[in-house]
Amino acid sequence: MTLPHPNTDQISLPIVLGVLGDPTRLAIVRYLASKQGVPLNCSQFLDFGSKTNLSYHLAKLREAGVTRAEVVGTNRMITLRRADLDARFPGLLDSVIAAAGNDPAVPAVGGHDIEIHA
Amino acid sequence: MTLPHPNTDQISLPIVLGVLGDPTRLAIVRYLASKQGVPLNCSQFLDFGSKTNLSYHLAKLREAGVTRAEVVGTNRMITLRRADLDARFPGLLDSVIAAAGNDPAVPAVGGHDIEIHA
DNA sequence: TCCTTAGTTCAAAAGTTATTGAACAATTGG
DNA sequence: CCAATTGTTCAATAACTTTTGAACTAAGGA
Repeated sequence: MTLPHPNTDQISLPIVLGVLGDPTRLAIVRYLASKQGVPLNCSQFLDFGSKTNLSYHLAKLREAGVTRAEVVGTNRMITLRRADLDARFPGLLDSVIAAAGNDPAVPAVGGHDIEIHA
Repeated sequence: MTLPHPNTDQISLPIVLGVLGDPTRLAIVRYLASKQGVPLNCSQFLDFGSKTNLSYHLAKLREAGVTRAEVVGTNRMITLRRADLDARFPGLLDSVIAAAGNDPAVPAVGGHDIEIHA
């Protein structure tokens, strides 16, 4: 079971920007970035919305090429596609993440320590 | 007659990203950037849409704080708020503009030389 | 004053996005 | 096998966005 992801060269700027133009998704990206590449499962984003709603937003991020989701047991382990985004749009992700830290419109949440159920 | 613009500190990241997440508006920003700060009036964007439609998109850009519109006679002279955006979100605009140049999803158009009717 | 040019506003239509709860599938552990 | 956990899918709804043409305002020039 693998989920569909765009190739690096299929990642589109307007789509990425549109997807990041939502406070919930920006908060998810900010949170992923704060975890330095450690994969997170969906439940760790529950502060940002309901389970159904997160499923929707995480799918948008994945389909845009912003995140990668790997299936591990019943979990989807989610990471930022940092290297791919940097290759495609150099500097963009870094400046967005830095900007998100400066903007009260982007929700921030402290880290949870949740056990993964693999 | 002056038009409403947000102050620099009122510019919101999700709103800016959302507004830039549209191919027409991204093309407008790209075109403004290519003109190196020279103010353009609305008619110079007619390749990107109809007059009414441009009025809509240019208002979105202005309200988000991405552009500034100054009334000169019957014209609205439009510039990118480069310095303000750089102060608020360092590096963001530059990486977006650079990325737009690399992405076929963002329409590009060669320059017109239109007389301004002031 | 009258005409032209520049751009806005309005209302309608069409399309898209976000959010919800209920039902579902898949995996793991007992 | 059974129950719990993780996450998706579906349908409904509400809200927002984009696009259009017609009507409009405001300024400038003849």
